[in-house]
Order: sequence, then C-alpha cells, then structure tokens
Amino acid sequence: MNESKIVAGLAALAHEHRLRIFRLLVKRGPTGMPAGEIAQRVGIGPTNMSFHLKELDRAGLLHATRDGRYVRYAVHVEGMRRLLAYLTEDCCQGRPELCGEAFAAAADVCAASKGARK
Amino acid sequence: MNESKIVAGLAALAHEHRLRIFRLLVKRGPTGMPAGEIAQRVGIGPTNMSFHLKELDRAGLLHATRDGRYVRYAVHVEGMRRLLAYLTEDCCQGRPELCGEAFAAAADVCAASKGARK
DNA sequence: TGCACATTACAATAAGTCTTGAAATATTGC
DNA sequence: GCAATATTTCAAGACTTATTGTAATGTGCA
Repeated sequence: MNESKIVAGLAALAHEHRLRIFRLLVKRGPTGMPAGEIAQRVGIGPTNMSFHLKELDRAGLLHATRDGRYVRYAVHVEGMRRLLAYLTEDCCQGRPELCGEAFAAAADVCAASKGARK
Repeated sequence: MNESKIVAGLAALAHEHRLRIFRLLVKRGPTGMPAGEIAQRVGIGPTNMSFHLKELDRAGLLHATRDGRYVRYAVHVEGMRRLLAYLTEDCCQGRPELCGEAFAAAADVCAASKGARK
C-alpha cells in the first residue's frame, strides 16, 4: 500500500465535518445515504458538503452511486481496512515481547468489533 | 473521547514525514528513539523534526522522555488505540447483519496483530 | 418540452500548515 | 566555567485547504 494514499486517507478524515460524515456512514453501513441527507445531519451547505464528499471519495474511503435524482454515499470498507492495517503494521519489529501488553488494547478494540459481528 | 482530539490525531498522522516517524516508532516499540536518530532515518533537518515531533506529541500519539542529552520519543499506545476505536465505533448501527462481512477484514487485521503478541 | 429538485463545478477570499535558518536552551565531559 | 552536542523556539515566506455564493449539470415528473 502506497504511503501517499494513506496520507490522503488520514488527511481526508482529519477534519471535523468529514469525520462526522465518515462516522455517520460507518454507522449507517452499506446502504449509504444521499448527499442531501448527510448535509442536513452534519449541518453544512450543499456546496461545502459536495467538496467534502469528493475529498473522502478521492481518498478511497467512500463511494458514490447514483440513485434516481439522488447520489448515495457509503463507506468503502476496503479503503478503511487498509488505513487501519497500515498504522499497526510490523509493531515492535514483529517481536511482541518488546512491547508486551502495549498493543493488547488495540487488538481488543478490534476483537470486540469482530465479536459484535456474529 | 472528544471529536476534536481525534481530528488532531488524524491530522498529526496525515503528513508524509510524521507518518514515517510514527510507523518507525510503532515498529521500534516502547524503547523509543532519540530525536536525532529519527531525523536521520526520516531524512529531515532537526528544526523540522522538532516541529513534527511536537505535533505528534500534542496529538497524544507520542511521548517524550529526556535521556541524558538526548530526548527519546516513543509511541503512546493508548492514544493510538483511541484513534482506531473511534473510527470503527458503532459500525452499521450495532446491527452487524446490515454490513455482513464488511468489517470482517478490519477485525482480522487486528486479530492478526493480537495473535502476533503471544 | 419545461419546471423542480439534487448535486457538482468554478472562482474568490480567508485561514491554516510546512519549511528554513538563526538564535536560544539543556546536558555532558573536560 | 567552557566547549561540544542535542534539541527547541522564533520569525518569515511559500504553499495548501476550507468556505461561500453563483452558475452549471443531471434527473424525474407533468
């Protein structure tokens, strides 16, 4: 995975409105939500919303599909996964005895989300 | 966890040099590394390095400890964990049947890192 | 076709971030 | 105390990003 793509993904999320958009769509799941409804919930104008959605799309974190006169946006899960993976990759030189319990908490977060799936 | 702290954390990582610094220190583990050595490996000057380390520190992703005439920087694991947790929180309205296998991959990444610990 | 609604593109201004060098601070060993 | 090394602070300039209004595009329906 390309470093600059990861930077783009992080930069896309590093904004109050875009983070809210992203989390809203993470919660919503693959159904997604039309741009206008997102704008209403996040509380910003349509021009500004379009700008931010484009940023998230370009970063590979959302994808857009036209649905009649609406455009629905939904989370792009694979893009999200890559981001999380990149940040934790090769922790402690691959020798976990060096970090001990350091990453246990991080692992547990994800284990919990996995548990919630079934 | 405060939204603006998460934004600060993501913004801190959303930069080529800072992402390299962070990953370098994730790989290194809790031992950390002196600022000068980080600068050398990442290939930027000391002034600029100090600027970026301060950003990561302020965002709660690193912590600094003085070690003689050096200052060692190491990953702040709890800050990192909060960031990852926030992004995946409440996926699919807590009803995983909505996203199906969507987040399995993300969970597996972390499960793998957990597996690597023992 | 023509009107209404949803979204995007463009342009301008405002605001924030990155990089650099020179100077300041902290620590060690003589 | 003084010189050497490590790191940080400060200030200036270049660069990038966010916001806003207005205009354009795309779609559905009468």
